[in-house]
Formats: sequence, C-alpha cells, structure tokens
Amino acid sequence: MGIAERKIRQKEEFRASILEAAWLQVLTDGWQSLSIRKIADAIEYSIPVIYNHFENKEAILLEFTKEGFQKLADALLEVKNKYTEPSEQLEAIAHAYWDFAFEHKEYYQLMFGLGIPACEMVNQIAEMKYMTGIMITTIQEAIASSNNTETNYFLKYHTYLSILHGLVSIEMIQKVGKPDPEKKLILQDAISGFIKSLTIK
Amino acid sequence: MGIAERKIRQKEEFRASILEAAWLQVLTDGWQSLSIRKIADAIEYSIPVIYNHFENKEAILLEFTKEGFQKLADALLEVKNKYTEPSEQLEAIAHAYWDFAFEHKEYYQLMFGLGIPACEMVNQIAEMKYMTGIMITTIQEAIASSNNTETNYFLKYHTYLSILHGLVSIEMIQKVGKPDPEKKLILQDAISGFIKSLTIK
DNA sequence: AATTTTAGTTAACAGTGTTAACAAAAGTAA
DNA sequence: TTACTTTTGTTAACACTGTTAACTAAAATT
Repeated sequence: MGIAERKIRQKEEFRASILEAAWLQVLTDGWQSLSIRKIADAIEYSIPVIYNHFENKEAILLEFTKEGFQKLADALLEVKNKYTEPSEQLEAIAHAYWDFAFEHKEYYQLMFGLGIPACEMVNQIAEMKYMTGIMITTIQEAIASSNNTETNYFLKYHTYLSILHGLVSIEMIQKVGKPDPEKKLILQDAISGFIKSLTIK
Repeated sequence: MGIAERKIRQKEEFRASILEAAWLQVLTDGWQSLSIRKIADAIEYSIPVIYNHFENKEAILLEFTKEGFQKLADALLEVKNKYTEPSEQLEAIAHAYWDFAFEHKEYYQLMFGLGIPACEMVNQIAEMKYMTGIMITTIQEAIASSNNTETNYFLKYHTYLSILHGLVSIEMIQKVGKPDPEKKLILQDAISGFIKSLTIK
C-alpha cells in the first residue's frame, strides 16, 4: 500500500514548503525578523501546523545553519580540488570562504550567530574609534621602528583587529564558560606571526 | 535658584538607576533577555518613564556598548604603557584584549553583536565538523609537506579559522553592503602571513 | 489662588513564540 | 456501508515583547 509512502512524501513536501517560505523571508527581511506567524501566513495554514514539523523556531533556524555549513563545505572542497599544493589550497580556501560569507550573508550570520547590533552605528561610536586609535598608533610605531617602514599600517591594523576578534568570537561560540588557559597559545601563535609579518618582509 | 540644578541632578540619578537596573539584568540573564518591562519593575516605576530618559531599548544597549569600548580602550592603554617596545606593546594589547573579552563577556557580545545562536549546539552540528575537517586535513597536508613537520596542526587550524572569521565579521559589522574589493588585500596579507608561519619556522 | 508645566500613570496597540482544546477529514476494521 | 480511530488542522488563548496615546496628579510659575 502506497498510502503510507504518499503521506511521508506529503509531509516532506510540507516541511520543505515551510523552509522555503521561511527562507524567502530571511532573504527579504533578514533572519532577525523571521516569525512563525509570517511563515504560517505565507503557506496559508494556521500557526500550529508548523509545530508538527519543527519543534520550535530555533529548529527551523538550525536547519538553515546546517544547510549553510554544507554549502560552505562544498564550496571549500571545490576550490581545494583545483590545486595540488597544500599552501595554494589554503589560499584558495580562504578566498572561497570570504566569497561565501558575502555572497550568502544570511547563511553566514546565522551560522556564526552574528546579531548585527547597531551595525552602521558602530562606526560612529567615538569610544570605538578611541580604542582602535590605540591599536593603530601602536602599529604605526611598530612599523616606524622596523626595517620595512612602507608597510601599510591601516591594512595591518585591520588584520590585527580581525585576528583578535576572530580568536575571541570563535572561542565564545564554541565554549560557554571560561576558555581553557591553553587557548592563549593560539593567541600567542597568531600574534607572534602577525608581529613578524609587521617588522620583517 | 538651585531648583533647576536639583532637577537636573535628579534626572541624572534616575537615568543612572535605569542603567544600573538594566545592567543587573544583563549580568544575570544576558543582554538577550533584557526587557523594558523588567527594568521598570526593578526601579519600581511604570514603563513609559523609561522613555523619558532613553529614546528606545536600543539606546540603552548603545550606552553599554559605548561603556564597553571605553573600558576596553582603558585596559589596552594601561598595558601598552607598561612597555616601550612597540612589538611588546602589540603583544600585551592582544592579551589584554582577550582577557577583557572573557572577563566582560556581556560587554564584548554587545559591542560586536554576537547573537550567540545555538552556542553549545554549533559544536555538535555534523555539517560544521565536515567543513572544519576540510580545513584541518589541508593544514595537515601543508605541514606534512613542509620543513617543520612537528607543527601543531590543531593550533594552526584554530588560528586559520579565527583569522578568516575575524576578517569576515569585522568587515560585516562595519559595512552593510558588499565589501570593497580592496578588502581582499587584507585577506591576502593575513593568509600569506599565516601560510608562511605554517611552513617555515 | 489660578494657571501652566512636568512627572508619572493606566491602558492599549501591534507584535512575538508557544500550546491546550476542539473540529474535521482521512484511514482502518467490522 | 457503518463505526471507530487516527491524523490533520483550526480557533483561541497565554505569556511575553517594544512602544505610545490619553489622562491624572503633583510641582513650579505667574
């Protein structure tokens, strides 16, 4: 009897239509403003049916998170296979990673929990400029007292802040409590590498 | 007449008490679950009074964001002044940055818009492991075909991912639309530095 | 003392996620 | 075909959220 099979198929289609409607909303208004009610409205069903297919709203977002990681992995693997030399592969992967993030912003923000607070505001916060100013001047001083005084300080500042923020936020995503003290080794490693790249060419 | 002055002072105190109550909530339940109603409840006033002191909820969070950047800047400047050599300063600043982030998690998450999605879940997502697996194996291969085969691949993987995520998320916070193509120079710079640190010692 | 200004309140609007209680349709068994 | 059971879907509500209009009571000014 194919009835059971049809039912499973229909259920699967229903589930897919929920995700489709949800994704459409994420694309138009961002995942912050995704709501169960709007999904229900879009698929022209009442609200509780959605809870027959997903435990809660988070489960729907989790689906997209998984999808995002899958797509990213596929993209990375594809460019990796274009090269044989590991160092070339790492470079290609890095560029593919960057491209994925900005071509699929919604996915990326979901995957790494980027809340995007004031977003455009952040730039205008005087206190932030004060902080970054400290970093910038220190880097300028480091460059000035090195062999390679033509180094682009603004580029290096951006790299410096990115490394720090990347290390911190990756650690925060993965662990809830305090980080292992050993994690400072990673910081040490990354920063000493950065400082070398700053002073010698 | 000191009446006007007293009024201003009282208004300032009121404002401060709102922030105090709000911060207490942020500390106990995280800034995600901060609500105007709970603040009003804590200061034992009705809800609309809060809107006499802050335009909206975001304005309250912005206050903490500024406060956070100020505190971070102070912390960085303090450790910077302990050293004279710029490279030492950059190293000290990096460690102070890390320490601040984890000693003041709430501030940091607010400042950089870390939404913290599934948080603990992210680790268990198979699709993420699949992606990171690609990175890890590539790094292992790069190390294997280098002069320094004892390099800690897991440390290097963590650094690699952190650099990438840091670059991407800093860029996303600061710009809304597509990034400047020149920003790829920063990526190029950071990654080539990383690859060097991977193969030569 | 009358009037204006300020401070603070209640009550509502328009949303949100989630769920209990119920009705209708579909499938199963006699 | 009829009676029963299961699935599917709906209505209506609960408990929240940010925000604001309309009003009252207190304080300051004239």
